Amino acid sequence: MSPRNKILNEEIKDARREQILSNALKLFARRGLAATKITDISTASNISQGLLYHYYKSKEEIFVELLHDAYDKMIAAVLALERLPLSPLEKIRMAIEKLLQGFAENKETAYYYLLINQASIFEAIPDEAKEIVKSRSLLHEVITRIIIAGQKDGTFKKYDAQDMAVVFWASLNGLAIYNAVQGENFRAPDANILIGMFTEKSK
Amino acid sequence: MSPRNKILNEEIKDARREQILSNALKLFARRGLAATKITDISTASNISQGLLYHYYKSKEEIFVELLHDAYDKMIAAVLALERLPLSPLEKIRMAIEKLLQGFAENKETAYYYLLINQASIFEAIPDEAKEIVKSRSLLHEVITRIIIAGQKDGTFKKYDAQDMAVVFWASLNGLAIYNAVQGENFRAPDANILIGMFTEKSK
DNA sequence: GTCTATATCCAGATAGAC
DNA sequence: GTCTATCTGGATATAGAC
Repeated sequence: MSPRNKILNEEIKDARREQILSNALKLFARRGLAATKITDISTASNISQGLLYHYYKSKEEIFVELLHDAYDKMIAAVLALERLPLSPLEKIRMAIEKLLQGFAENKETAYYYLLINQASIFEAIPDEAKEIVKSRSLLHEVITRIIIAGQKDGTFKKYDAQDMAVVFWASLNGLAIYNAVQGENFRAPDANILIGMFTEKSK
Repeated sequence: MSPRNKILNEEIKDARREQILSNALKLFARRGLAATKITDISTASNISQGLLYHYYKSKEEIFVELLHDAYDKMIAAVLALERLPLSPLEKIRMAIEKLLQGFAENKETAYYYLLINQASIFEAIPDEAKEIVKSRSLLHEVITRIIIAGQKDGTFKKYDAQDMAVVFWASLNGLAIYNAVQGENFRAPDANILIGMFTEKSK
């Protein structure tokens, strides 16, 4: 094969994988790993199911790759947030607003949340997925640090910072699910409601 | 068959159904409907899988019955709460505390939440289940009423009451999931954190 | 009412042709 | 790289014996 064609093939391959991943993400999110058939993914991607095995050796492998992506993106986003030259309160506000906005604008963010939820809740997922889920604690840690900073500078309430981080993530998680359920009807609630958990005065 | 034996058989039958339901609830919650095999349920219930078909004609039927139970209990609880001779703030506080406490003490409450979540999120569930989920709006309505009352008496913040109800349910839902994931390690966060969303002063 | 054995079906995975 | 055809396994559901 000519080098020219080789490069072309690589591009096709990458494009296909992208295509498969994107379709699988939506299917996994809305049907669950177990209920999503390999033919569902291939059909949605307009390829035969035989071909799918050329790119991934099982649907579990696809699931794990997507889960990796999900965590990579979330952790990167949260770490970037932490480094911004903003006050703790502004960081929290930005996290909430960006996320709610993301839910409303593109479904992908919410789908990733649903994926992570499945991986967290369900026992019947690949061991590798279970491992990834454990890195969840990193997300908690970053938010906890921001909260502690906000308590130090006097803007945040003085409840246990770990507890506050737990409630923070649980709430956003719950909203991601609510968004997924509502679909097109989703309207992001006022971010100030959530911020009220952190600060004494809401304005 | 003697009337005596007939009654006895009825009791056995009821006991069996209870047994099956209780085991299925846990399995559905932790594995999902699709990933739960009919033999998982029969094995957990110490009966042959053939016998299970004597009581239910499919696992979907079991799922739907459990979902019915879940909503019946939640709606009953919320309506009872609304009727209590308490201030809106006290009602909200009680709802949060009772629920967090329930999560920590018996798993059943949290399992029901997980079941409802599945039914809400996943497309691949029985039509009958989809119907039941629509009654979810009733839960929102009751809480919205309580919130409006709290705004009228001046104790609650004046954000859109619907939004506040959405965030309220989403947060509790997120905490239910968090509880399920944590299992034995779950420690209920301070209820005042959540209450801070509603009131200006936290004490 | 309860079990074991069996039939049916469908999803996952492979093989081989183009 | 892509498809169609096929094999295999496992889960659902039924039948029949006790």
